[in-house]
Amino acid sequence: MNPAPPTADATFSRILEMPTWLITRAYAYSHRLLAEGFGAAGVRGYHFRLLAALEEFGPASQADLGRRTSIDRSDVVAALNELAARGLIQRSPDPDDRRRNVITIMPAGTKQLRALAPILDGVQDQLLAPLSAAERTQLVGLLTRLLEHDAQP
Amino acid sequence: MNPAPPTADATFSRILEMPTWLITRAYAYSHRLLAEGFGAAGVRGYHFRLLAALEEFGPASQADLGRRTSIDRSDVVAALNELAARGLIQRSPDPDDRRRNVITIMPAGTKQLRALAPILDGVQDQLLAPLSAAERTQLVGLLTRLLEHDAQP
DNA sequence: CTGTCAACATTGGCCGTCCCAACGGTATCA
DNA sequence: TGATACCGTTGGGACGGCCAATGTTGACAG
Repeated sequence: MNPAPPTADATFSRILEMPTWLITRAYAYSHRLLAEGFGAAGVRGYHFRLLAALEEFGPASQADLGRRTSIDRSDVVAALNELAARGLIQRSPDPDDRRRNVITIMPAGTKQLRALAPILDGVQDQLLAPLSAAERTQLVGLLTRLLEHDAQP
Repeated sequence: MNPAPPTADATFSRILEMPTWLITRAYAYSHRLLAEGFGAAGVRGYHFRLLAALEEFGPASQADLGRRTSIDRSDVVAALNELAARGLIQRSPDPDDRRRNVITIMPAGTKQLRALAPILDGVQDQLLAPLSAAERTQLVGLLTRLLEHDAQP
């Protein structure tokens, strides 16, 4: 006859199994590891993303870079300023379209990237330590499919 | 005899398959969905985490809440202030240990939580939309194991 | 009993990621 | 030619995460 007792009558909050919770925690973990690795090099995520995109796809406009790296245009500006100040990239007006800048990675940028690569690999390894090779592939596959579904402007 | 050509000679940067990259993107996606759901209720992640922890484990000290929700003690203070101002929780000194406060969820807090639950479920569904039920379980399992390995203070 | 050490709540501050609105300049195309 | 879309840039804000320092209180060893 008594109403539900005040203690733990709800089974609804299985937060520990909520994917959004797990992803949030995994990101925090991953970000902590990355910050540690990047920090030593005086670099942060945006810098690496931009350099890596330049390395992978060649010179590009800032808008293109932003799309490829999922960085907002305005943040691309700031990050590129910092990279340019260190001589890691070069900004030059696009002769074919005077709205655009052409961003080119400089030798120092490539060098920075190569210095970062092993650090990054180490972070991946540490993050995925508990998983077998097959499971790592699984995880990558599942996350990739999640993101394909993300309809971003 | 020529050195490596300047164009795309590097296969090292498979950023698109880097788990840290995928997790970063997945978090951004998830965070966007959550912000949308929470925003309508004038709540953010910290609020929900704290309320859910209170609902699930009963009254607790602020330090305990922080540990359970992975929120820094100092941020717990601020978030609880906001929750208390809305009458969703109650703060009272612990008679058994005068260093501690005992935080109790109020009926309005439980109500808020119940209002949030379906929204949260919807977010999980949207996020996991591309995955089958089995794959969702897989993903949850893999991420859970990753996090067990995270040695946090 | 006393001194040391640990835990607690709180304040104040910082950084990194993400997102938005608005601006002037430029290209595109009807 | 005029409307529309894109570009780089500026400025601002929200949010999550983290750290250092302070004063109070508890626990525990000597």
